[in-house]
Amino acid sequence: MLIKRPKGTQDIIPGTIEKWHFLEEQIRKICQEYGYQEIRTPVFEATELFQRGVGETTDIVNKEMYTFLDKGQRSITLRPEGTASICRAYVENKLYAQTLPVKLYYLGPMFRYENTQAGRYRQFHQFGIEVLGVENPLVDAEVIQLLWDFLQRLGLQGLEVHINSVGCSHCRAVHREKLQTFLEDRKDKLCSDCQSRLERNPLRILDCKNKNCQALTVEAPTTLDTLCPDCQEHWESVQHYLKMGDISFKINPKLVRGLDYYQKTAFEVMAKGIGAQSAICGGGRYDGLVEEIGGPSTPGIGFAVGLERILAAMQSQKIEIECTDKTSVMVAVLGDKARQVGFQLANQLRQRGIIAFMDLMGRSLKSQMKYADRVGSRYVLILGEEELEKGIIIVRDMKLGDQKEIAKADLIEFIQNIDSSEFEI
RNA sequence: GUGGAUGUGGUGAAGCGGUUAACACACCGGAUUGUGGCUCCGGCAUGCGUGGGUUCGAGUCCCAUCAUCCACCCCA
Repeated sequence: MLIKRPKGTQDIIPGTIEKWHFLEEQIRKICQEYGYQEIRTPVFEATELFQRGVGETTDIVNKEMYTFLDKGQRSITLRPEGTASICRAYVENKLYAQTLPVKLYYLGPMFRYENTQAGRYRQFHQFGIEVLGVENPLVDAEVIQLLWDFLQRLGLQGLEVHINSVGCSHCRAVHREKLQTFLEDRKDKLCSDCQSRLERNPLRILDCKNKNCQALTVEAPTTLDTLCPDCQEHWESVQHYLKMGDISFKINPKLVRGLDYYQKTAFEVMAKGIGAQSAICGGGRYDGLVEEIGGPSTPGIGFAVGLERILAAMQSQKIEIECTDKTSVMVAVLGDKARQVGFQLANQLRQRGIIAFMDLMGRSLKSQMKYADRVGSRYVLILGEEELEKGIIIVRDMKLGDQKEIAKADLIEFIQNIDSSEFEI
C-alpha cells in the first residue's frame, strides 16, 4: 500500500454508509419538524474567524487547528467547529434583516489536529443547530428539547444531560476575581496547566481532570454563585421549561465548555461506550459572538453533536440500524445476442423505476445466478438463445425458488405488477 | 506533545532461528451439455509494515523508522 488515508480520517464505505444515511435522514426530519433550515458554509475559513470567534485561550485555537497559507498567502483554517462560521454567514448575508429568529441547522465535517483515539478523529462530523436573535430562555429549553428528542428517537439509553450557567460578561468578571482570589493561596498545589490558566482563563480550572486540582476546587466559587439578577432569572427560567419538557438533567456547576464564547446556559450530553470519551454533544448560549465578528448585537444559542460518537454509542448499545434492501432485478444472459437484448431490457426496467442490472464480468450463467444471490436480487431474468427464439424470458423468484416463462412483450408490465404470490404453487 | 500495545494474503489468525509460510472464512473457477443458497474438488502471500544489523541461515533475535489501536491533555 503506497498511499494511505491521513491519520484520523475515515473512509465510509458501503455497509457503513447506510448508517450515515439513516442518521442524516433523522436529522433532516427532526429539524424540519422544529422549523429549522439547513445552512452550508465553507469547510475552510480565514484563520482569524476562529481566533476571534472560538477564542485565543482555547485548546482548539492553541493547538488543534489545521492552518495553512494558501497561494495568495492568506492564512486559512479548516473549520474546527460550526458556530463561528454560521455567525459569520449570518452577518455576511445580513440574515438579521429577515424575520427573527433565524433557526439554522448544519451537518458536515469538522477538522481538529489532535492525536487520535477511540471516538476522536481529525476529520469528524457534526450536526448542530443555531438560533440567532432570541434572548428568551424559552429558546434555551427548545434547543435542548430538540437535542433530547433527537437522541431519544435514536433509541439511546443512559444519557446524561448536564447543564450550567456560566453567566454573562458582568457576572463572569465578578466570578473571575473571586475565583482567582480563592485559588491564589493554593496556587502552588495546582497542576502546571492550571497555574497558567489562573491568569488567562481561571474558569477552566474548574473542569481540570487532574485529581489534585479537582480536590482544590471543591469549595471554589462557581459561576452559579455569582450570577447577576438577570442571569439568575434566565437560569431559573431555563430549568423551569426543561422540567416541563420531561427532560432529566443534572445541574453541574463545574461544567465549563472549552470554547470562550459561551455565556449563561451551557450544556453537554454524556454517553457511554465511546472509549475514554463521553461527550456526544455540547452547546450553549453565545450572546456576544455575532457582535465580536462585526455584526449587530445578537443573542445566539446552539449545540453540536458528534456523529461518530453517536454511532459508536448506538453500536455499543446494540441499536440496530435497519437497512431495508430494495427489491432488485438481475438480468442474466447467455450468449452475445442475449446480452444485447438484456442490456436493452435492463434499461427499460430502469426507465420504469425498477432497480435492474446485469453481470459485467462475463460470468457463466451459474455464476450469474450466484452473483444475483450474493447481491440479494429478488428476481432474475434469464435470457438465452432458446428464449430469444421463443420470444420469452424466464423470470425466477430467488426467494421462492420458482420460475415462470413470460412473453417478452409482456415482461415489463409483468415485472412492474409483480406479486410474489404469482410464483406460489 | 507524552506514554503503552500491536504490525504475517481480502479478513481472522498459526509459526517463537533451519527444506516449497499452517488453518479457517471470504473470493474466483469447476462437479456432462443453460440456473443461486447445501456438499465436494481445485485456485488464491516470489513474501511476513519499512530500512538496517546479528547469523552458515530470520517472519522468528537486535536497532531504527513508519503505521495502526489505546490512553493522557482536551474535546464532538
